[in-house]
Amino acid sequence: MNASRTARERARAELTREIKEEARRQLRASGAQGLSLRAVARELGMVSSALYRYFPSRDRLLTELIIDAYNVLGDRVERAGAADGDDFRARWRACCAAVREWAIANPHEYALVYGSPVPGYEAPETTVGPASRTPIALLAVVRDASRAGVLRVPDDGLAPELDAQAARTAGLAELDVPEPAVVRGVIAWTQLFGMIGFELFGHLDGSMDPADAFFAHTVDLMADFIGLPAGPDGR
Amino acid sequence: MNASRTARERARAELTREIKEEARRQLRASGAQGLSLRAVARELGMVSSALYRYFPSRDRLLTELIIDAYNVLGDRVERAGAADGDDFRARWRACCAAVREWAIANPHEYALVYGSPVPGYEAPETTVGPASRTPIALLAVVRDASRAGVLRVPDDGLAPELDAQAARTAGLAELDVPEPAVVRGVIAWTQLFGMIGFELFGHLDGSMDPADAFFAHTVDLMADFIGLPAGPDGR
DNA sequence: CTCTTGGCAAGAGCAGTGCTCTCTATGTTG
DNA sequence: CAACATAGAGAGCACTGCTCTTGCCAAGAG
Repeated sequence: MNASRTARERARAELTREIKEEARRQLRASGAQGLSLRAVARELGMVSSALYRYFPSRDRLLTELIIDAYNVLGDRVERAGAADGDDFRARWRACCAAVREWAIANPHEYALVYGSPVPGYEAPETTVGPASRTPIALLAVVRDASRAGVLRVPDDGLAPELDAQAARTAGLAELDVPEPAVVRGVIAWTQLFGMIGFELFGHLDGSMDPADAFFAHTVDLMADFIGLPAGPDGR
Repeated sequence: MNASRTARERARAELTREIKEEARRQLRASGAQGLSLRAVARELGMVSSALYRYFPSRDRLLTELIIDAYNVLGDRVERAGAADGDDFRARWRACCAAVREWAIANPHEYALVYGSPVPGYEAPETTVGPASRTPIALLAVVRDASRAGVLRVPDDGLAPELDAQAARTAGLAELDVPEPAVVRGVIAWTQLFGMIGFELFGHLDGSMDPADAFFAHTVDLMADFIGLPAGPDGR
């Protein structure tokens, strides 16, 4: 990448970045619903129609923010999962905690990517890569435990269709892991996001709220569920 | 209830009902975002300002729809859980299937109640009753299995804080069930909705999609997880 | 060093939104 | 019947996403 493009191109790149920054600010402040192109333009001292030189529609701007959110979360979870090389339970805990911490710190961005899809908005192909980074990072813990020979593989019988889907999923994540373990990993993945979504959207109010203890306990039970061994401290 | 109120009152009740019906129709067609007071009014042959005689704001209309959705789902799950008196696993399966079927049949209503909350919208107290019917119906299966003495109670150690929360939750649902079983029930609840939400919002595309086999398998594993006995057919 | 091209911002405008206010017609009640 | 409460209509406000036209100005071509 040569940074010495023409003045026009540099200005364009700069402004594109600034628009996204301001949009993210508004998103964080008031959610996807509250993201207004006119308000973004106003804040940047330009007129709304000028924004359309940079983003063809509000949905495309949102798509950019969605991709960024997926990537930020993916980054965090990947980094969390990379530490503690052979303590697989600690890695699992760290990944789950990374997801929750990001979600709590950025509830509107969480809602944007994992909440209800925006009206008539169809996620383009470009989001699936960034979106799969997090589940892949979670399943990587299972894979590494399996490779290390310490994964307690469940003997669940799978229907042929489900077995095929598990094999396909394993292929995506380059998992050399028995299908039943893959399925349990996916279940734990849905559990994790179900729990975090419920916490964030208030469905746990009155029962498991605040959810810290519940979360920690559940993460460990899910580690058992997918067959991860206890950590070196025996827990 | 005397049905012979004044003509005005009957007309008012009638119109209130029609407004909600039309609103629900638009909600189903195009989601909460696409619900427009003006469009509802137009469809009913009245002017938008007239709607404000019946609902003080769009949010209040949405609240009504939310409560209705919770109640419809609660109804279905309660009825599903009432059948098959002593086959607790079958009851569990029926409850879970009821949730999923309703969700798939009414994705926009599902998104309205379990997806991202609408911007700045704060769920009023009146929603919590209807909202808790579904989790209570799910936990009732656990309770009945426990009362019948067939619940395999887990020996999970709970942190004091979590134990207290579990006891409080049990109180809400009038559950005479050991705290660890309550916690596992709540976990299964979050798993169920996490899985259904992921299926509905497309996060399972490319892995466990179509999700029928995955769903059935997961529901059974979760039944194991909460300690329900196998059904009379041994599975 | 001109001249043409093309990217760019601005402004006006369209069709729509939630919501408020005023005014008039009509049903209800003392 | 008269007094009152209520329902609907209409105009209007401040906003939205988006389109189209106009004019400016930098960049490359001859």
